[in-house]
Amino acid sequence: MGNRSSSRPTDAELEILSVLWRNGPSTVRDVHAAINALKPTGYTTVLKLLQIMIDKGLVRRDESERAHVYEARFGQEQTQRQLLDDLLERAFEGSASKLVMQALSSEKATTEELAEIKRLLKKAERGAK
Amino acid sequence: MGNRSSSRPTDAELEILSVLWRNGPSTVRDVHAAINALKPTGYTTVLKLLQIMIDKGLVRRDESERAHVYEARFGQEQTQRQLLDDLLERAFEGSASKLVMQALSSEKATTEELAEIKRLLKKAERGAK
DNA sequence: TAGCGGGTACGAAGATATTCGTTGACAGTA
DNA sequence: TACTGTCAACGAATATCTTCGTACCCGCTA
Repeated sequence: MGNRSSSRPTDAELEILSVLWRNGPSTVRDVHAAINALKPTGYTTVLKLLQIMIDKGLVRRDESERAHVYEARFGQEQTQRQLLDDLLERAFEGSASKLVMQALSSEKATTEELAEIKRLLKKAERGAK
Repeated sequence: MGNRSSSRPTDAELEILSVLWRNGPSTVRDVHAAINALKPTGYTTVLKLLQIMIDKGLVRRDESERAHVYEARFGQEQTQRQLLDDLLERAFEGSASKLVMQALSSEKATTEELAEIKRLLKKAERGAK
């Protein structure tokens, strides 16, 4: 029985997790269809990845049917937070404010998003006080 | 002459870049001392990494002295933004607000940081308007 | 029964990242 | 000159990630 280290998911693994989060529990066929639409990929490639992810504990599967059904083991938000904390540690010296600064100054933040963030910030302030 | 792809820096590379950002242009010996303090690492490991980073264009070096002096080619903020945009794309479906949300709700944001973020947010708002 | 469609498991090749030993160059000094 | 310390270059071993071919299994049907 496998039990590898619990580092962050790799790029390919994250793509698969995204599919599982978006579509819910899926067969290999389903996942492959979604992945393949973005980037031509062999069926067995996706299968192998999912098997490895079982080994790492990133996904669960239901084997009661012939076509196994895979499901993400950790929620999207939990994983996002893990990746964020990891990046924070590796590249931002643990400073969340520096990270947020960069995120805000990147072109990616729209005006609507800024408004949403403002709202969240007030909420966070009340919590942290 | 080397010229590899321009993907994001690897973990080991990022550690070295951090040292270069923190301490400025450094010899291999300097970088090794800093890295080794955190994690026992051979001198030639660091040297090899730096040579690879030259090849990838991540660092420059001055060879005029016997002990070459290495320097990060891109600034810390620029690299942080690149990593952030990359993570945004890979794990947050490009939504900066979701990312910031997670960053704020993580335990990593201290009260002081929240205040700083608030300040920045106002600044960003004025800019985005 | 033979063949087909659709499924899993497994091994292995190729790419990339990480680590370090060994070699050889050079400068200073005994 | 011979030895020592410091340095860069290189090759190679190892680990991990990614990709896929091949083998095999099971149920259906001609």
